[in-house]
Amino acid sequence: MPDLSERFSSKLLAQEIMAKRTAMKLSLVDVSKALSISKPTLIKIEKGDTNVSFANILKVLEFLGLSFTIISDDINHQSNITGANDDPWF
Amino acid sequence: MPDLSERFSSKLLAQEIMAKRTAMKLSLVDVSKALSISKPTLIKIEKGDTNVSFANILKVLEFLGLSFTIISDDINHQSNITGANDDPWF
DNA sequence: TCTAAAAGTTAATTATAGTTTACTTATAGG
DNA sequence: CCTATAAGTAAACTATAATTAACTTTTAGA
Repeated sequence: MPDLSERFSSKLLAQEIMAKRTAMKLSLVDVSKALSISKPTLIKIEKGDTNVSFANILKVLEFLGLSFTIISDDINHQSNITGANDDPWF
Repeated sequence: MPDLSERFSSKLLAQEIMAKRTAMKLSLVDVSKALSISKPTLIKIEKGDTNVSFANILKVLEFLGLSFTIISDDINHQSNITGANDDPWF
């Protein structure tokens, strides 16, 4: 896992995704098959290329057990997001 | 602003975006012009349609002063993300 | 080393996101 | 009410994301 105590960009999101995948001992092809997303697309995602569909980002996050939270400038409420779109909880 | 103390989905991300935009007294066309993103695409985003590019989501978040944070299941580090890709801090 | 598996690249094609234009509801002031 | 502005929709077209298949390069064990 990369050190993410510092603030960051989509490049670090990519690093986080890759770090989680490798920590889970999964190959790109494993994820590719599980999510029906091609290997070139996964590589784009793990390189931090933002010209990918949000849907695919969410699928990957969900699969790896990652989620995220919106932060507003007026910093009072945070919102957790996962890739699970039809989950009644989310 | 919607109540986001509860956990949520991309639909709520959409709500958050729309809430922030209207709070800033901006019309869809205002944002559309500022970001060079078409009105239909903005509407897709504000309806929670995830079949949009991640790049466009990031542009909108950045413009509205929103950012987000990755959360791992093993919940120790969080990472802030904004749309600003070339900002050395992010 | 050798070699097998994983990572990464490339090019051609297909699928789909995004735009433009025009039109149709809503919403709020006057 | 009437009207102006914003929101939302639709269709045809363009731009680009995604796939497939084949290939090259790394990496880690035996």
